[in-house]
Amino acid sequence: MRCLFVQTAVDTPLDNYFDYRWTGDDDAVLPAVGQLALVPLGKREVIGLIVAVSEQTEVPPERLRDVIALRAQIPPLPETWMALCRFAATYYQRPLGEVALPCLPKKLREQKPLALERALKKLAQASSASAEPSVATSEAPMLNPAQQQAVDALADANGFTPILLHGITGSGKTEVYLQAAARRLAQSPEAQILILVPEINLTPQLEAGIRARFPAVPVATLHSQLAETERLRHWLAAHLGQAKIVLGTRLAVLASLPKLALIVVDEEHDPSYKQQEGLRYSARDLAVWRANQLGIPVVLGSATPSLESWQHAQTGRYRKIELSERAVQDAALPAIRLLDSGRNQLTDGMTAALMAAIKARLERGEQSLLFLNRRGYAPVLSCDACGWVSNCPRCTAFMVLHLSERKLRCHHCSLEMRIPRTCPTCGNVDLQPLGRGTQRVEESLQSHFPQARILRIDADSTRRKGSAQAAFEAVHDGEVDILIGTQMVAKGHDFQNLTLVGVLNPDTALFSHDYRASERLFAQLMQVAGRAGRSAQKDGSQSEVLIQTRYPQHPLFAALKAHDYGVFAAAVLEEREQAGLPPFCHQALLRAEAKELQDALAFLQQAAQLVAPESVTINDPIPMALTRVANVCRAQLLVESASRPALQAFLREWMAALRAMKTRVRWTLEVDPADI
DNA sequence: AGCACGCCGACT
DNA sequence: GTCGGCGTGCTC
Repeated sequence: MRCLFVQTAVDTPLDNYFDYRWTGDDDAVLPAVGQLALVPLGKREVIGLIVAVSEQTEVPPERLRDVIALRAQIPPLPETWMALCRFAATYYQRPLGEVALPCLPKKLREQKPLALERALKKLAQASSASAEPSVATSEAPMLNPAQQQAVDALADANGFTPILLHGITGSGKTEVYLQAAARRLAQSPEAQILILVPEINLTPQLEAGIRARFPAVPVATLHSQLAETERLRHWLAAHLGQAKIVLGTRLAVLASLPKLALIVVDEEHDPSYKQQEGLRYSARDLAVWRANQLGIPVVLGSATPSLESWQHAQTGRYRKIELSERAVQDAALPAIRLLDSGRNQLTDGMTAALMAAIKARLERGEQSLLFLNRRGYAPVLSCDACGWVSNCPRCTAFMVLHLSERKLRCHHCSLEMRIPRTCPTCGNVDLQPLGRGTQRVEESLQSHFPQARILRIDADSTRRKGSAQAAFEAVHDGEVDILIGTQMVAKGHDFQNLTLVGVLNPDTALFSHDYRASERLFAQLMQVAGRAGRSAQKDGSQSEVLIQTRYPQHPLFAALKAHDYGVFAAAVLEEREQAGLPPFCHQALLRAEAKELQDALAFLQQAAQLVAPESVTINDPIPMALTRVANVCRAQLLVESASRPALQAFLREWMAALRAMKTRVRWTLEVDPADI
């Protein structure tokens, strides 16, 4: 009998490994690095990831416990995947176990390997049933020179090749992805391609396109809405190398892909690549790291790249390829017009010009899309007589009026209450909704255009599973004349008969305290503008985008009108450089939560004194913009540095000191925060 | 994080 | 007299 010791990472916030004894008498089953093992941890039994196997241990024998079982049914996680997790753990300052184990499907981490064995059986059947995968590219359309250049660069790449593919909606980025994937698969039948998309449910077209183009290639999808059994099966297909194309959302970047040969990040600027809870990673950044580690090409596609990626392209770190024409025949860019909502009279929040444009579309049997990034009926209910407003009792925010449900609802803590009939402070019976959300616009449109078929798409109208899909289909099928929606409508879908896009009120994002708000607004407007005019109209008329704003002279709109992302990016990058903001500096944010704001601030004050900064600036603690949510007060402390290594070195020391500090304040550290 | 143990308030 | 609140302590 042999006695070995395994060192495992388990999913706890503890920053240490746990050692166990292995006393198997069967030499056919031996623990190995990368294998999963069921181990006892306190009163629980959990899955650990073996990070080392050795014949000795530092742990005193009386504390050691035995491994319960090895998950020898599947091959060990590859070393490249372990390295990815180690990098993410170090970079985002979390223990390895907290990074690595949540990447695995829940059903793989159960005490009984029943689900695992079932899934493996099913995969074995599927792979023996399917014929040798062949790569069909027969129906692939011709590429224009820029597309061809991108495909060649990706397919012939030898080593790490990051490519920023800059192309407007309809410029044929998807075709580049598909043909590059086809070439890579043709070169090496073993190869795996990872394709990341922001939200799989809102972009079913890419998945359909992939399956149609590669009917014989095994495709696996990975996203958060997958049922657990299915997720296990898809994850295993990727881990076993059976799935050649893996299409997924941000979490897919952390999948085990032993034969990874190409990574695609579609809409690379999209904020949903940033995980906003748990390990706050950027899937785009990890994708680039992974490509670098493996020495493979990665393509970042966008019409409005993130300023980080754009800057890398400027300095030559990334190769930039421009797709400057719409690949669709005869397609024209929509004309963008600004409507001054300060000077023009508004009726129900709309200018006469916008109303007339909608009316013209209705008469021609064409579709219109109105974009308003605010759901509900009105953002506030107020009393003219005494100045009462519908504040949320638990948050520093207004309760939003949802007239159709006869409710006031807080969008931050989900508190709901009945709409008061009279003012709670003065008894006034005439309470007024202030401002407008999508529900109110829907109501106004219905009264102005009673014969029109109007559909609202926002988080409220699509609560039920599959209802978003159904709504988009109704628009495609021509069952809708006017579509009104929040940012949900900006993504992915191109509507052939849509010739008007109206943007109702983008102004709040122009002067936000968050310096990234204008970058996001530009991307959003460019994206929503892309919904119009993808194909030329029968009568030769051009599609148009009408933007209502009080600040038509704002430089953002000039760049938008010219469809010129480069001009916008250059201006913003210069501002950022002057102000020493990202991408010219690197940031981390320490957030604290407490019942009393003072406690959170005091904790941060103390935290700021813990470690002497070197080439790092520690700012003053400040309350967050939304100070109180669900009766918890939040404050934050920003640290920045021009040097990433200096920031990383500081953070490592700081984390150790913070962990040693005993406090009742809840805190989290976020590296490269997305919103400030 | 879980999950225990441990000592003070409103209920069968 | 018990059920249960969350404070603090530990997990190879």
